[in-house]
Amino acid sequence: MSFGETTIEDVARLAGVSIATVSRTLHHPNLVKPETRSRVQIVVQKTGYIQNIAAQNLRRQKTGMILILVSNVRDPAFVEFLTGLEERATDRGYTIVLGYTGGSAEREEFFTGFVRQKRADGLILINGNLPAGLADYYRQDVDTPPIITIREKTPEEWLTQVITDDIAGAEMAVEHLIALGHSKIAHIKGPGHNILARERLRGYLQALVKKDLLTERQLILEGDFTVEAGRKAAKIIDRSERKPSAVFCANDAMAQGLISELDRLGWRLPEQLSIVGFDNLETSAVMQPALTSIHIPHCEMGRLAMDRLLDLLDGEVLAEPGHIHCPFQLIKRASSVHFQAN
Amino acid sequence: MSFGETTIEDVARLAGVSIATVSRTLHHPNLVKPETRSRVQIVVQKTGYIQNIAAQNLRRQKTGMILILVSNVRDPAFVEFLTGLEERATDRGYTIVLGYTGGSAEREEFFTGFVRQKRADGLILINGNLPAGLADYYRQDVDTPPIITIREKTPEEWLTQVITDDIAGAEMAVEHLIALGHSKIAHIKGPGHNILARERLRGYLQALVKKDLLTERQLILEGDFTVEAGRKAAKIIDRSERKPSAVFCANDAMAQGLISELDRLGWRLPEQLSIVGFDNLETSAVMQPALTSIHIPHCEMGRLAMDRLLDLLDGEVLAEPGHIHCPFQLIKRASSVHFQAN
DNA sequence: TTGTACGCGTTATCAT
DNA sequence: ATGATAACGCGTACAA
Repeated sequence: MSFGETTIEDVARLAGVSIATVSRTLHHPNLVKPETRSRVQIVVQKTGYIQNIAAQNLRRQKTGMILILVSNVRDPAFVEFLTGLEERATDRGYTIVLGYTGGSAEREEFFTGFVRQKRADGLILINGNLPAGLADYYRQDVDTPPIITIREKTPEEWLTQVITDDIAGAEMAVEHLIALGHSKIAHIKGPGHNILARERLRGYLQALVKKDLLTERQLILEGDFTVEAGRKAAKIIDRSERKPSAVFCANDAMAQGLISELDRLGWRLPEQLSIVGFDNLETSAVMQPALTSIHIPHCEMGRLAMDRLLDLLDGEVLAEPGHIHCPFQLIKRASSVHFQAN
Repeated sequence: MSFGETTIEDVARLAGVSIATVSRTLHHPNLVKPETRSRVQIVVQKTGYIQNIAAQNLRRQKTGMILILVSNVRDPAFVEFLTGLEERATDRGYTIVLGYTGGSAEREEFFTGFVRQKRADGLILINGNLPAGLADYYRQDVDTPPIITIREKTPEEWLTQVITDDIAGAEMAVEHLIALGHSKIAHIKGPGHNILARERLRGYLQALVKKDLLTERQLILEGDFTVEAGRKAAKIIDRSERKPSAVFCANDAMAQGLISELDRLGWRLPEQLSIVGFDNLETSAVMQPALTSIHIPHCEMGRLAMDRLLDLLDGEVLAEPGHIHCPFQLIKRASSVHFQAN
């Protein structure tokens, strides 16, 4: 039937009106006499007329696209962010275009161009820092597309960021262990260059200091957020003389490695060691024992970020500008239990 | 410096040429006298002129966008597909827009409209079937954007599909176990409605038939591709009287659940049970024992799909049209060993 | 080798 | 309530 090539002009001719009236019927129906309005609508129906987006974009000077710039799609949190981002974007009539840089300078360059060409109305930065080219652009130009960062705290303070308080989160995790009666609480760190890892370490230390437990020499192990790092830590703990009764891991992946390896080494968990992670990955709930963790509402963060961005685009005056803080939550599961002397 | 609002007309004026010459310098430099060409280029530099994509799109009748339609972003294979898709798309100057339906009819409708509006030049379908609206559209209309399906075999035979031979893959997995001396080989099935699950079951049966091992009553367990299903199967096997010496799992997730639960039940692996999975997830390599599996080159499949799609768009004549078959591969790891009588 | 001028399909302003 | 018409910014056929 339709050829997909009907233009507003065709509709106008067939309905015996001007193209202006057609456009009005479509966008401001109340300005059109009901009679003519329905005449137009019928023709639209019959012809299967569909507006040409490119022309609309040209006219309106916007694209209806939001660029999601991400440097690592393998990050388990990514798809969770994405779920929330997508949900709100689609609901509000925007579409997501994906910019995957993989940390490559060439790709960062490409997407910098993308933004400069205004091929997206706005920009969300997920993991990885703002590419140099983009930073330049935002510094030099006015009238740049709004940009919001999720999770990754960057030094660029002018950026609106959706964040959680990782210090407080880590503190809560450790306080939970202390409340269970533990006093020898080890920590497996994340990579030193990562700001989240540093904050979690800080929260761990703060919690100990508050209860005056830092006087005991606590075991602090190196790690890099990988499962393998958790395994390594397990071996060290297994050979250690002053064994901790609990461990706070800087993320769930390492906690999973820890559990798996200790299990292999014949430990009884959680009796011999209480474990708390951070992130609350989906897979953590099905571990043996199920992992106690700090839940970060990734999906909700995606929603918040997209909503704020679109509010900006839709020209709404912001109630409260600045960073958006997201609540975390302690999820208690089987891996953390009361201290039991051996 | 630049205001981001320089148009081709500004450049033309400043360079003392016509807009046609500016356009030519940008797209067909060889048609312009070197002297004027460089004059234009300098002005472009100075003004920071950037072409307006919307106008280009309108003129060229294309968008430079490829829609990835996916119903489940949590599928571990998704990000692997995505990596390959993104790589080739960006390399060839296209950008990916993400259509996440989550199986919701409303969203499918939305993206159907998206395609009809020709907001993307082409379409790649990842998991989930072709939405009804789109199927209608492709049936009725001519001049529809090209579409390619990855992995999910749909009944719509006119679709170009990037696939693997799951029957042969499963067969190879089971033959591997047979070659190791196993004769009692159990199978954990995927969900019955899933075509991939059915093919893997079929491959399993074929391999047994070939060696005349189907005469023995083999243990075939229900499953649904989840870790939990693997755990359940472990409990059944643990209680079973005629225990198999090997298991072929319809996917890695179930194999992981199986291993984890058997380990908890005190089994020694792989001595007491050889296990082979399917998919070769990243996490399978770090299991204890590391999981033998059929490797599906998801990333490569993404590349192939995108390349074929863009070939279509760029109007290249296809060497060989039709489905694209992808090679699988048996990855031997510690979880499968020679049969040992107890 | 370069310039003129039309068309891509809309939306919105101004008349009527 | 409706219709002309001017942008929106670009690419290219055609003329020079």
